[in-house]
Amino acid sequence: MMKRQYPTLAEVAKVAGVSLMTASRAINNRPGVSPEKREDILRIADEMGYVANRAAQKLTGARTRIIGVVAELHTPFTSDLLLGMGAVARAADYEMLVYSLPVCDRRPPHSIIDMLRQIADGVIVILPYESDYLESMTTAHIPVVTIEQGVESAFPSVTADNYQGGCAALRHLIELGHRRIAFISGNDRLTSARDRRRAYRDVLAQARLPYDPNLEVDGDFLRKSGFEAAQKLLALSDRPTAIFAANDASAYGAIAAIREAGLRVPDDISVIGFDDIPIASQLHPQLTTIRQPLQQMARASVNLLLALIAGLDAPSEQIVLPTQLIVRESTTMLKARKRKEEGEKVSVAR
Amino acid sequence: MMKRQYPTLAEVAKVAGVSLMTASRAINNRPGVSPEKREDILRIADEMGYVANRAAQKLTGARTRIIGVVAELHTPFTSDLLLGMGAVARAADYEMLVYSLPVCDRRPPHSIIDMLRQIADGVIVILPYESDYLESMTTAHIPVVTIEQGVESAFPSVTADNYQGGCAALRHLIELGHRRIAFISGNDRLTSARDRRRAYRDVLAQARLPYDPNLEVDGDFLRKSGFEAAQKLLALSDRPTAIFAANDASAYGAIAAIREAGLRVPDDISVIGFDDIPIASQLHPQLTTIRQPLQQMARASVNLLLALIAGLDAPSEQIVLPTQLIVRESTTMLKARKRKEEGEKVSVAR
DNA sequence: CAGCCGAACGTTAGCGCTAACGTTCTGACG
DNA sequence: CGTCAGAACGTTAGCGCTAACGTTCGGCTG
Repeated sequence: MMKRQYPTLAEVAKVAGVSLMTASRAINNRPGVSPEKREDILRIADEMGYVANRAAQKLTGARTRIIGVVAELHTPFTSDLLLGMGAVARAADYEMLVYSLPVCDRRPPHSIIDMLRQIADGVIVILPYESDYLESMTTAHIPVVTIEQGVESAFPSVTADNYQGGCAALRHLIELGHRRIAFISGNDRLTSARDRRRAYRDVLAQARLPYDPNLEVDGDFLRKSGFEAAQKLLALSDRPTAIFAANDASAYGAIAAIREAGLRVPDDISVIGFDDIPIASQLHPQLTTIRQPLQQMARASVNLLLALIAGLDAPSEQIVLPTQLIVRESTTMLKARKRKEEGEKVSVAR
Repeated sequence: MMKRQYPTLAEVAKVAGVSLMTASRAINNRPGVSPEKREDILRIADEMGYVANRAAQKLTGARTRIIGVVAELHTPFTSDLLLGMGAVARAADYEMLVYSLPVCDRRPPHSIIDMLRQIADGVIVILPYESDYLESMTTAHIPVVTIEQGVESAFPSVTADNYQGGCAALRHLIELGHRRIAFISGNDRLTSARDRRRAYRDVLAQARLPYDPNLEVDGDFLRKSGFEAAQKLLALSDRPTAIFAANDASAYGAIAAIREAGLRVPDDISVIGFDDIPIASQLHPQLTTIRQPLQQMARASVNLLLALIAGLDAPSEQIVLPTQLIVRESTTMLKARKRKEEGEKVSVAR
């Protein structure tokens, strides 16, 4: 069934009246063919609907001009990243194929890289998790670039500066006069979550603000966890005037809880998120947040991979791209009255 | 660079002290090998870290146990569909590779299928758009299944019953006593959008309710368009008591506009969406909507493709899967007073 | 005008695998 | 005890392509 109907290079060559190698050279734009013959061959190949067989190309060790991507499709932004990466790849005359990693798959992606190795010229792994097993595949024998890995990645990697972003978020709140600032964390399995938490604590310390464990509530990046975390925070006798949520989804969860408690955002409590998801600029209130440099990450990762494929032995680079504070409606100056109260409390706390 | 280090079948065979074909048979679980030898070979292959080269397999015309998927990653649900499809494929010992189609790509996916054909055993195309060019590739010489295509698809296809879902949505509103029901459409380039619009008109006619062009506002499935459409509807002298939005995103947009106008959902206006996006059960108000049978679609499409790959010449099937009405908070009975008013108006209109 | 160089081609081998045949050997049966 | 089926293997020929090395031939040099 499904008999072959696509012509092979040999058939094209025969019709063009040249040898197989001449045809190969013409089609791959390599020297050693006279201009007229080259044009002839290309025309005939086109007429015959010739499509180079990438499986055969790969088998001979040549490039397939395909890059493989391993990603968890359900992670926020993954699709944005992929779209960006696809565009960059296509601009370089590469195609991109994505392997959708099942959520929380315990199977080492080793076997997936093994598969992609046979098809693609290089692989980009988008794994928000710090994966020990990734290290076990340094012998992949194919260029690999990771996105969002921990800094200790064994491969060249591209990542957003979560720490810097977290710092910017907290400083923004502090500049607005807030002193009692809560943090709703993300899933600490993720490097990004840990970096944001670290930023919270560090900036707090830098600003000589007291660290109150009650203000640091565990979440998991989901809306619901933000909601529940905020409920806990609101139940405190001495509740925060601002909340830094580790991502936008949990920020919106927190906002929902705050409103349900009869309070207003940002008048009673300021909320800042992280990510700048698309609806952050649409939902009310528009969310103040930290924007991830997705386009730059896409561009950088693909370009880095293409460089590796081209044989440029790029030193095991770690590209860290800056994030950006986007101020919208969900944060505001701490009211003078409140600030005074807070100020007193803080001094007492010291 | 990147010297080969993965063993080939020949190397495994040599170590096992058998011929290449015997090793091939053992590894592919084919008859003609004694049980002891088979076990031996498998053990050795495992020890040596043997990974079958799919490019070589494909070249000989054998199966690669890979299915290709062409999808627009940004279309809502695509990632859910892909996740489901991946799970089904993996259960059948198949891997899945996704080609992310650029949004609004004018380039015929012909070339993409040509590429996937060299890698995969079959292809699933998720295209919400009715694509004329798809027809031009009936000569793909590889099994193809489409999802969400128009019924006139040249390939076996799997689709949600958008028409039936739209009917259910409208009947729900009518049963709640609503008579003046508006429709916010989706992008009519999409088959699904057209089917939902058709359902709106048909059920209106069936219920002998008057059709008012003013109540049918064009949208494009985005939140913003729902917002603007609702504003238009609210500006009508005789505004609707219920709105059927062609998808959840625009339903939430409409709700935002209604609230901004100082009205409440569902007390003043009922709103029903379509899709049952994840946050529909989380955002306030929880949205009454029509759930798409994503898991079933994933399962059906993969199984259909696998059947085609297995050579079962499934008659060019069109599998249409039923949707499900999910009643939540955003719709409610028309108030008795209002119903009376509306009833009068309707009789006058006749 | 011999010699030689390089552009324009052609030929060969092989990438890793499988289908399709050979070959060998065991054992059952008349 | 010959024979013959069939299981258990081995051998050969590609799949479509490219790297590496031949071959041919026009033209330039001394």
